[in-house]
Amino acid sequence: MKDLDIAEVAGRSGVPASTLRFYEEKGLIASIGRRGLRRLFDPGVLERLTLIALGRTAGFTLEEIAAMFAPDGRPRIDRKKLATRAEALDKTIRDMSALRDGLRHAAACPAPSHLECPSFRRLLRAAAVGIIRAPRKMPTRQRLRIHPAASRS
Amino acid sequence: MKDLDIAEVAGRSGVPASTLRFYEEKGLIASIGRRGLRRLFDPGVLERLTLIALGRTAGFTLEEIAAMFAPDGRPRIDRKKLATRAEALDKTIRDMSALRDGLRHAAACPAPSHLECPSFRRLLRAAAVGIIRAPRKMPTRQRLRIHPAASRS
DNA sequence: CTGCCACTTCAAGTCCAGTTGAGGTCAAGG
DNA sequence: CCTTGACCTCAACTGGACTTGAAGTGGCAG
Repeated sequence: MKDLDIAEVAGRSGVPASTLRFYEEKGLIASIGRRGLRRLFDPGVLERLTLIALGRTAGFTLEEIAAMFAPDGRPRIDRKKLATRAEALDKTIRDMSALRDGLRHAAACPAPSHLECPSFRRLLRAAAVGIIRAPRKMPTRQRLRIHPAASRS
Repeated sequence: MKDLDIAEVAGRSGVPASTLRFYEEKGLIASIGRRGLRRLFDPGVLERLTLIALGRTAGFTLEEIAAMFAPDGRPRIDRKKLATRAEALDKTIRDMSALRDGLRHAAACPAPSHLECPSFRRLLRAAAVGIIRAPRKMPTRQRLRIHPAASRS
């Protein structure tokens, strides 16, 4: 397969060129050469980017992800770390599921104020143990832009 | 119920005093007076903090959360926004579930390199459609400290 | 009455993951 | 040959959510 220049990688992966340069700087990906100034990448970089995206979704920092690639570039993954993260993910999933149900209920609930709705109060009580007590530093930055273009007001 | 000073609120909620001041500055909570310099809070602030934590877990920004409280301080919640967020949450949950399963498999898989494991490759392919193509701006910053250092009860 | 010390303010700093801007280069098309 | 424009570098900036540090204050135990 032919090498890809940065624009092609950006196009195929959806990852902006600025981010690709940033990732290279951080050692997350490597360009295989240049054509003029232009970086050239091995097509395998696309798989690598997928792995990076996966790692980010799992909650690893870029630094941790970088550490998961052996110097030869192949994923060298710490199984214990993976299992630990799977557990954390599982807890987050459970919290989020409860929350999703709570949101759905709140969206449909006819009580004048949510604070007067028993289901909502149940959610609050559950949250008080599960969430309040824990979060310190866990933003869960869900910037999942539902409408990527909408926000211009 | 007696009013709580900032240290009591911090103690009961697990939210650091600095964060409480920060939240007050942002209009997310309000102190009800002072004893000397010390802020005093209505005990209801604890419920409010739970609501805030909930909102953060759901992926709302502090600003969005602030907007969900009516000037009178009671939650005035936009049902459409809630439903939308529930959908987003649901998608995140689905993504994370697939990922959790993938992680569990990877942690147990005996293949020499994960890239050679068919299940892992399946996960990669799924991610390539679901994640790579989408993410732009959706970090999901799971700084879920697994061991929150167990603050006092 | 005095001193302690947990609180106060305000500004600045931190962290993560990028993005943006100014100024520069160079392969290719006309 | 010359222009074009997509790429290059490097530094600085962004945003969100806090945290930290210096300097000040005041309620309360002794």
